[in-house]
Amino acid sequence: MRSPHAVIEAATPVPEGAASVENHPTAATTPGARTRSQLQRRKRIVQAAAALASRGGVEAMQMRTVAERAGVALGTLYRYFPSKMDLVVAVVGEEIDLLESSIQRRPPSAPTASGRAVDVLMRATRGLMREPELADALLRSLIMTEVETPFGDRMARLLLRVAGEGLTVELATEDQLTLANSLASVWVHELLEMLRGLRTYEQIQQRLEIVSARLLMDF
Amino acid sequence: MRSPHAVIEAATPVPEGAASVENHPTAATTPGARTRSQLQRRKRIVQAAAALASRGGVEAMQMRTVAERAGVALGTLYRYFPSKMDLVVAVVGEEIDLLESSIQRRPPSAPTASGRAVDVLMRATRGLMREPELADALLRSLIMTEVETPFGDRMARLLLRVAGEGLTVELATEDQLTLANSLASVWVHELLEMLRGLRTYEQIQQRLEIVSARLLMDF
DNA sequence: CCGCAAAGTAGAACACGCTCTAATCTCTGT
DNA sequence: ACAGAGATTAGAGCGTGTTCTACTTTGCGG
Repeated sequence: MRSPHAVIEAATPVPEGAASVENHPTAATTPGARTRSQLQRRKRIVQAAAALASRGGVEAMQMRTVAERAGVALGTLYRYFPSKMDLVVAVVGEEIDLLESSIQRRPPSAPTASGRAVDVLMRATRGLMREPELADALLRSLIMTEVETPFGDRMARLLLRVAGEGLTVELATEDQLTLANSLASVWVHELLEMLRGLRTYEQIQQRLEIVSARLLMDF
Repeated sequence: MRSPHAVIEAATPVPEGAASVENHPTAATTPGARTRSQLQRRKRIVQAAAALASRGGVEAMQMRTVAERAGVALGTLYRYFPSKMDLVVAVVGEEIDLLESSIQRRPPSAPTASGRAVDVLMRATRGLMREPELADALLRSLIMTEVETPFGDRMARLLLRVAGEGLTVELATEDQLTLANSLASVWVHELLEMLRGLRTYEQIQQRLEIVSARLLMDF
């Protein structure tokens, strides 16, 4: 039932490990752990990609350019990231890691669950908007992608975590997950609107407060 | 032209805005109405595009093919729609027209505002899913596009209209608009998940009910 | 009817994601 | 130490969105 083109698949000479974005020579979680040099190569690629994307957006992040800049051949780039989208997803992954560790360092302190959630979202917003080109590129690409992306889910879990302080996500009900997920998708939508120049920070915050207050009412 | 799908059809020659800088024959908010033959040409193009997209998705809707099928030169096609995205937006516009008139013919009858909203959204969902390829294509494209698209807004207004029955949209508060808008964006998100094979109708309905109940609580 | 600007046409050409090939380099196991 | 497997490379090549060029047709004011 899925769309005709399975992004990952055509080129997977690797005896694949579990799913996830990374079943290629990619990093961790893969049983067939790869060599150090491969990990470094991968990192160099992602960095080059991020650097290019951060000024000029996806357009500037051309596969040939990324390859050149990372000092690998085009073929190798495609070996690590079978499509541009996979590369984008990887870049986004790093961004989220960043956000998560920032949250951990300095957790939101608002008194209500809703308030804490908005806090986190606004922090993420500001983080992303530091590189609007990149943010735009990444968001759009993510939404577009057929690649399985844990994005929404990761965000929802993060929200749940800060909403019910200390609440381990495992204890969350199905409904709670749904609500957190929805809040995340509203946020993404607002981000996109912002990137289109249709929202200011204040507006986003205001709108998120309205929505969050209702969605996370009884957390 | 055999058109196996009446995807678009009764379409009123309503102007829909694909805001663009230039003054293409694109009937954007058509004040400077064009000649009949131009309108027809435009319509033929959109129809050809819709027909192609409805089986095979955007991929099948190649500009060369659309042009050929509409019986115009590629240059002409680009004259009417400066980018593929603009064409997609036009096709989506027709779809929404269709939905709106369907709502008018048979308005939702649930007792609560939230129920009526879910009703409308599920009806739209089923409508879209009749042509999953097309839906997928259109949704993704819409989210991607830089082209100003009245999509979310139109949907929000539609929701407001059915939520507060008879409530003229003009009377809606800012907050209400925000909430309706958010509901629409959650819906879009769910649609995308469905297209990825991660949701069934039942799940979507269920989730929308949960979210809608909160967002439209006091309508 | 004329002239001319706008609209349309056919098709070449370009850009960029992606694929493929053939050769070389780098591990790893014995 | 060496053979074989796999990784890497340079670069050509393809498909499709988009642009460009050179030409023809259309419609309209005088």
